[in-house]
Amino acid sequence: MYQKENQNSFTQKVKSFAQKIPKGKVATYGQLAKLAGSPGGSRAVGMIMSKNDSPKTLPCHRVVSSTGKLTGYAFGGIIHKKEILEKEGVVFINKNTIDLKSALWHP
DNA sequence: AGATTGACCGTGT
DNA sequence: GACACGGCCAATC
Repeated sequence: MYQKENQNSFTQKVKSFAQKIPKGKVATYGQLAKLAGSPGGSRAVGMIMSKNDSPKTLPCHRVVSSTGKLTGYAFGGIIHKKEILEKEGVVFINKNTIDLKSALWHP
């Protein structure tokens, strides 16, 4: 029995989870890394986002740092990212910081 | 194959 | 609360 897991690749898993993030919610890099199987692979997650294929297949705009601070966005920059999140219904406590207290995704 | 990078995280001061 | 340092992981040069 070839029990080859479908998404064995760390990258594949991260992408899948990123798509599972509901609208109006956000997840942290560390959170995705942990779900993907690497609790400390937060940096690797960030690299995947930077090399992402398309914003439609990978809602990387719903991924923020553990402090809720918005970090890079390969499709228009932080400015655009903030616009999208705000449109999704995410609450911002600062210019580039979101309220994880209410916007953090609960897997 | 080895070294460096990168959209990070946690802890200490 | 802000700044500095080290550690971890995967992709890329």
